Amino acid sequence: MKDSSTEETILNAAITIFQKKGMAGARMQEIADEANINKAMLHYYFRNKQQLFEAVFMQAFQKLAPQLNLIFASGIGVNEKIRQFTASYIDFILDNPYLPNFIVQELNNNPEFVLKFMSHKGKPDPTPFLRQIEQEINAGNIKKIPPKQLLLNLLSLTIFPFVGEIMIKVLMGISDLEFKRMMEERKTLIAEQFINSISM
Amino acid sequence: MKDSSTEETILNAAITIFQKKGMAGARMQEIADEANINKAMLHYYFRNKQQLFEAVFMQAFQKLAPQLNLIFASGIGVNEKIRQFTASYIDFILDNPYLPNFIVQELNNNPEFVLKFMSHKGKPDPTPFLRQIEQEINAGNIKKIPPKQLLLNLLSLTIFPFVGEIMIKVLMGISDLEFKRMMEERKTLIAEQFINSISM
DNA sequence: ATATTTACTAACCATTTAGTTAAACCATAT
DNA sequence: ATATGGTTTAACTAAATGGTTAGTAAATAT
Repeated sequence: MKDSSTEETILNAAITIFQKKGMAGARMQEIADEANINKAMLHYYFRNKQQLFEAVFMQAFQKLAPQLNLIFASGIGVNEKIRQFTASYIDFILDNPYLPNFIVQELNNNPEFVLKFMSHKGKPDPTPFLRQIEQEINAGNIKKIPPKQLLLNLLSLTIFPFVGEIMIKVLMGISDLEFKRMMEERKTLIAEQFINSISM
Repeated sequence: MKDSSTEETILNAAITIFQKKGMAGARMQEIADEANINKAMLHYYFRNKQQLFEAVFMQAFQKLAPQLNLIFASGIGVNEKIRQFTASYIDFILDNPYLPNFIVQELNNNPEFVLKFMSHKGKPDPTPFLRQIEQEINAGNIKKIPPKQLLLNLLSLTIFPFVGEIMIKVLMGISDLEFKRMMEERKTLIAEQFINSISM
């Protein structure tokens, strides 16, 4: 409680509450309670709710961006890249289970803010990856699929299970533990199947 | 204003606002304004915000459920089923673009309510489909993949693009129109690729 | 005709909530 | 010890918001 700075304590509490309730659903008092501090401290360190939220969102986004660049950056072969990306992304989300949901949710509720925010901060650029796919297609190494569709498939297979976690658990009638087991299984399963589906 | 019943007018307004803002972000006054009625009418027809929300959520869910049963119900071959499901699901969402987001979001913010709700109303049951997959695997018609993973892949490829629409558009730098074109393209593309990836 | 129910409105109430203020606390420098 | 300045608290305010109420007009039943 005193080992970390108050500002950090607040930020962590805000992350917890914002991720669970979203910007609109989160209460400043609840964040203060979570941080075991007085509500006025929130305003002392982060002028208002919006700024506190932006700090949380920025941190979340900046944590996620490098993860995406892992697949966008070039230099390594497509197959190996897919293997690395899926495994490391799933690992990353298992450690930060709130991130995809939080970002998708606020992206939908607050597109204007997020877009402005995105143009300030650098957003990951998929063009190198798309170009790489195109080259592999032309070289006859992988099947002829629109590169953007291929990327979308890859993102879908990796990200959706976490965004829809609750829906999936309810629908399939599986426990928390079973879900985690499936995600572990996916770390290798997705890549192999995906590679297999695009190989000639 | 009088062509449709007031209750229906309210419900439609509530759908519009709740889908855009979510339960927490929606204001009763805003819903009343959208419906061009007095705020008290909302309470007259639907006792309180929670009940109005539940009516909206139930309607949304009951619209989506039959769509899922399209793939869960048995009787037709796996490949044809996949083709039918992906195409009709994408068509369905293009007509109801708010649905997946709304459901996923509220599922995350309100799990207790949704779970209670789900057990009351019948949720789609995937077991027939899972069993069908198992049989096809045993018969040597499709590759050996855990059936639940296969189902999860299928749902991911169809649903995620809509849940993450804004993120995808921003990330890939594509317009509304281009996004819609890609979704049209996906109606056949997903199925063929998916079938190809599981065929022996 | 009269009573009763239904649909509706304007004004109001109670509570919640973001944000403010003024005073206290506490470490460090003088 | 005392002043200084950053940090923290309790108490407060103003606005927003969900919900209520008293009353009205029109439709429906008696």
